[in-house]
Amino acid sequence: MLRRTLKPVARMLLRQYGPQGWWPLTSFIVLPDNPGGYHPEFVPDPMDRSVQFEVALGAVLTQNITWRQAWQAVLNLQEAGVLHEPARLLALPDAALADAVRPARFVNSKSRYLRNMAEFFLGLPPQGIPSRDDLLAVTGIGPETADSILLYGFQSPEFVVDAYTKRIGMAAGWFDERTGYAEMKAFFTARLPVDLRLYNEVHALLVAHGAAWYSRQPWGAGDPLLRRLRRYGK
DNA sequence: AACCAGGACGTGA
DNA sequence: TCACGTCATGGT
Repeated sequence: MLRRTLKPVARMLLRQYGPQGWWPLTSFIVLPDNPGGYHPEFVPDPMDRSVQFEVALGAVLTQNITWRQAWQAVLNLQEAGVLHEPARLLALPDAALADAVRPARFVNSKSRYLRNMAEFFLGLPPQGIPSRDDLLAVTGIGPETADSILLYGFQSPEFVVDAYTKRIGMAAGWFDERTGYAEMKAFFTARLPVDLRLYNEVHALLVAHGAAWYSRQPWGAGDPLLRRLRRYGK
């Protein structure tokens, strides 16, 4: 039978980990043990281009890497004065961009992706909000990155699925190895009301839970919430 | 000292 | 479509 909502799961995770305050932004106080800052109550202006661009760059930088490393690269870009201005990023010499990106691994690929992102933002009409397909057409933006940019940058309710979410879902019996991105996204959107703050928080909480119990194999071993997660399948 | 991060691309079947 | 190799840093 279909359980219509995953809200109890959201509440359970929220009780465990507290509000996560994503997306980390340079415009908020950065605490030493809290890379990227923390703003659980704050929702950025959906039309703020500098927030959109910063989130978009961070979303690429964090691909297959810890946020700690991505954040160092974000700070490097800020130091270079290119974090909020696509045109300035494009004007930055290759070597300087590479040095900024280096902590985020895959230097050459990601440097190119960041330039692609800058060109994309320069091509946006004033006040324009890109579609998901527009974003996916940019080399360097895949499904998760596109949804992250839309959700956290443009405040548009797109649920984000990541590797931890898949591992948790597999352990809970929701998914198997072959379950694709779209199918996992549909699993959540079918069980949650379309709500920006909820999408935002649930994804961030799943990452927190994933990092705690699903980073090293065997995935999910000792997960104290697993028995309750299993109740919310099919 | 292996192991593994908040993935995506290019290629070949 | 799908599986698989590649990309090439830094913390634990």
